[in-house]
Amino acid sequence: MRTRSLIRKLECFSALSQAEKQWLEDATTDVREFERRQDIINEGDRPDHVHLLIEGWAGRYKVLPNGDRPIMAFLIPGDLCDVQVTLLTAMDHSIGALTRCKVAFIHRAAIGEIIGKSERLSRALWWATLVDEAILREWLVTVGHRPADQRLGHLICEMLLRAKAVGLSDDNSFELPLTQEELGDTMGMSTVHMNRTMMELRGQDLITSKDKRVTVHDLGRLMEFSQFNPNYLHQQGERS
Amino acid sequence: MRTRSLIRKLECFSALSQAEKQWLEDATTDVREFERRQDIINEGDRPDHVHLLIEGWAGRYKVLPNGDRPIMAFLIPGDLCDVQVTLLTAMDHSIGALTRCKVAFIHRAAIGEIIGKSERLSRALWWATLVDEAILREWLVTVGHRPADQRLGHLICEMLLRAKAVGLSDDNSFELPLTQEELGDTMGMSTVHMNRTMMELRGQDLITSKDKRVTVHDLGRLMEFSQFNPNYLHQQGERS
DNA sequence: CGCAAGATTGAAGTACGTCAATTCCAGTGG
DNA sequence: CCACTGGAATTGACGTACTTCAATCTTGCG
Repeated sequence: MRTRSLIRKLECFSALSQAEKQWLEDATTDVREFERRQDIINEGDRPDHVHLLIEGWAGRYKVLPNGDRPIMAFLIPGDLCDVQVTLLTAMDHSIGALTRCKVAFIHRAAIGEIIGKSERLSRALWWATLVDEAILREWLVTVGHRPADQRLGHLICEMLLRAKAVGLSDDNSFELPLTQEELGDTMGMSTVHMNRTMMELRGQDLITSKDKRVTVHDLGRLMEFSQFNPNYLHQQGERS
Repeated sequence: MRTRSLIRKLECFSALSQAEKQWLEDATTDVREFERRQDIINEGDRPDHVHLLIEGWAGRYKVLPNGDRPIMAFLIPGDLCDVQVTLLTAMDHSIGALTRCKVAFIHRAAIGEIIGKSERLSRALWWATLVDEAILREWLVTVGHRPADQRLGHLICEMLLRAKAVGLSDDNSFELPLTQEELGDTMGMSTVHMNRTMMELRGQDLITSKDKRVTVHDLGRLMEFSQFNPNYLHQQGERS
């Protein structure tokens, strides 16, 4: 079931019919694997299909003249990578695999077909892109206005909830398969400082992390510590 | 002509027919004024119309527990404020007038009608939201990974191009009707440092600013200085 | 003229970055 | 089974780009 995560996520918004689920599944024919650090799409590309992440983590990133590689978004199973290219001239950033990934390719035409067939699916897919945008706004706030410890705590809260939404969290723990360098590139801080911040959260007994798995001891406390308000994830279903 | 700016912007993407322009114009019946600092929409609201900015500047913002008011986006004439609420349960942020503003209200149903009538308009409107998202990504990069002087320079480059796209720029100058405090809230820096940074750009002879009007002496040089690459604004028309 | 908002300046503190080791650890080959 | 390796995590010392606080100056405006 290649679209299990996607469907699970979309159903946070609105229940889907059996037929609608099947249409999604049928659209994902071609599946490919990517190695860690391999690019899924590059800045400047104009792919004629959309990528659906099935397994693993990927990230949107740009490369700056000084060599920095800021990461602007994390993509986890169930996330569509590039609906935007359907309309934009070319990718303005790259998407790279942060772990070994399994990715389904959906042809542009197939997306168009689905949208034509189901108003509800169309709305659900658009909802997902709006949530991505809301996440981006929250990251902008975080990077610009919160101290390092809250930045990391906030990110952990968000990824725990997002992982939970697609069935990838084990109660209060989830896999965060990233290096501290990648986390630093994401939150706009140096690797060294990310390390010290991580150790501080552990020292405050807010989290445990071992073998790329993070356990949140008390989500309420971490949320409070990080000033995390989950409203921007819009996980409470469709507007009635 | 209430939709002049919007149409001008959309036509960066794709030419519109006379009928399509008229549909847009007809959809904007109700027009209201907002004072500087007045809120246009608040976090938690569920408006049943979309706001189109006709005159003035507005900003998306959140309020943090410590009183900070990070600004996450600037809205200028031609920008739609909240297409997202069409689908999301409630606003996850507020939109406030940064200057006295003129705002047209478009009922949700009218947007739906237009989208139904014209595939091209529907694509153009979606394109505009994708560009907004691309801007958000670039801001995230800027705030997280560029030093203060480049941050400000980058913002000025962007706003010059955006103003130009809707006919609000006079060659190499445009109106930037914001206080240094607001600019600081936007770029994640203190008012004092924003002031010093502004003076540095002036000292380097990159810009002049007087009476809220910024003049860019040599756009190429400022772009280079700020590592500004305009590709993310996607102003080169539709994918062929 | 007088006021208040905004811009500017100075001095002092700090959260962060940089550089350079060192330690840890999973994987690999012998 | 163990030594070897390279990537990642951790640590220490030091530098700096920024913040904060508190004036002061400027300017539009009633």
